Amino acid sequence: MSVIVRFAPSPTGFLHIGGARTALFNWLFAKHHGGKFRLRIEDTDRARSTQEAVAAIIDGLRWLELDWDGEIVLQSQQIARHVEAARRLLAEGNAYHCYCTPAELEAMRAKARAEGRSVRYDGTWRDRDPKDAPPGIPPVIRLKVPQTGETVIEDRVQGRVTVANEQLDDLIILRADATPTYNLSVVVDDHDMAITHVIRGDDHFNNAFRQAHIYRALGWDVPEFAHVPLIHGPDGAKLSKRHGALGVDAYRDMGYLPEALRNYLLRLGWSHGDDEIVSTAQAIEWFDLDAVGRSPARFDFAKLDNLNAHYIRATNDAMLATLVAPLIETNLGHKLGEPERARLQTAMPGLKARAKTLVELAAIAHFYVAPRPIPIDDKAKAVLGPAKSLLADLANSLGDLPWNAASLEAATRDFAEARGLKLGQAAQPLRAALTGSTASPPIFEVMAVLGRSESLGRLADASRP
RNA sequence: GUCCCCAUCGUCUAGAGGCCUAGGACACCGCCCUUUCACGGCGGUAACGCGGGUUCGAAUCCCGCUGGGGACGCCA
Repeated sequence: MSVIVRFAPSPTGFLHIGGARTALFNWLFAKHHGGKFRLRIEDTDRARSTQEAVAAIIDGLRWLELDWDGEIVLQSQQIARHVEAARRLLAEGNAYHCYCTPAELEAMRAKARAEGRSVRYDGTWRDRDPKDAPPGIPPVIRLKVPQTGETVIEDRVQGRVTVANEQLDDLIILRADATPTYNLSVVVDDHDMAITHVIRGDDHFNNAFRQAHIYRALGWDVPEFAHVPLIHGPDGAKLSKRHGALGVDAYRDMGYLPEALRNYLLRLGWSHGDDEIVSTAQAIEWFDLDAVGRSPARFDFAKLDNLNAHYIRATNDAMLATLVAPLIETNLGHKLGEPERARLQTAMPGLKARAKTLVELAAIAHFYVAPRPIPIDDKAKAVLGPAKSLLADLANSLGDLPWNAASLEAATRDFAEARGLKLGQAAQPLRAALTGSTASPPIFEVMAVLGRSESLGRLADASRP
């Protein structure tokens, strides 16, 4: 039997980080087993589903490079199938009409809660004669769930979990307006799509028991379940917008690379010995459900940063320049010319070890392509203040040199030595003048990248009294 | 409240009875490298929640407690 899995988000918001990990695990599982990874949009809640959210989810998956197989299934278009299943369940005696009103149900719940019992439907209409049906109330259809015995789920992540059937109630499968509910739709769609493994967030675990009964009532095989622990915020509470429950687009905007986010998400709840940096190819080779942990993990930006820095260093210079150029252009307020773009790429080797995100990379690369006179920060101004004449002299002695890092450094060392200065005492003013900062890539490398005329121009700007 | 799940350094985790005076990674702190800042290298601080069992032996198995999480919708 070949593996078919699916990612089934509801389009009520962006693709958040938890959903992204669920998608990643499904994708990896499919790739590992040579199976299919399908995408299904659970848009049956017409009031909350939006087209923008669908677009955001698709966008997020594309950015993460998690490609799906086949057409996207829109759950809303399968409703006829769901209703048909509900009718069949009703006809076969596995479901029944319930005429309780929402208000009555609410009272039922309140009472149960007050008495310390578990909150569930009491089966009022389960065996009641349909002739008792009150007039004018459109009924819902409820599934007849066994009231005794127990239900067992052999979960691929959580293990064997047993629940007493008396804890389960007769769930609604078709609403009073004749639309199907989530649990029914999921079962019918997963069956129709021949899904073999349902890999999803642990918040769905309770649904697995209900869904198992729907499968059985319909006479269908129950797929394998794998409920992945949720991701928590740094404080251990459920991930909220305040923490990291941002859309993946927000991570892109913060300057994270998709491969870094994938690697981070992969290690959140899954491990392969001591391996930390795991390429996608290795992940496909190694990933399986039995190595997924059972406890929730906290989201940690520091580790994501570290991974992102690693992947930035591993990305080639041309690609980095391409990724960073638009960010710099935004900061600058104008497009970069061809010489600036080329300079940016040439500068990359010295830049990429110094940034954790693309946003940081853009910030530290800014001086390379900023038009003269470049902005000078306060610390750099403090360095330049007393060094203007020194800089002018230094610029003079460098002017006719072959313009490469080695000769510039040698000449600057000679210059410093002749004046009884340490190299740093000459190099820091140079840095301040050329980069506008007190921290930068090696200054002679900077000069080489900048070129003779740009460098001398900046030195002239800075040494002007 | 009821049901279900979880529990190793601050965080992510390795660990599937002796290999554990508990390993790795991030973060943090030193030192080295060095013209600055990074990168890199070396070293350090830091954990088996508590209490009972089982066993010659428990981080690993069992029970209880505590703590955390999830679910209890005519939402998905």
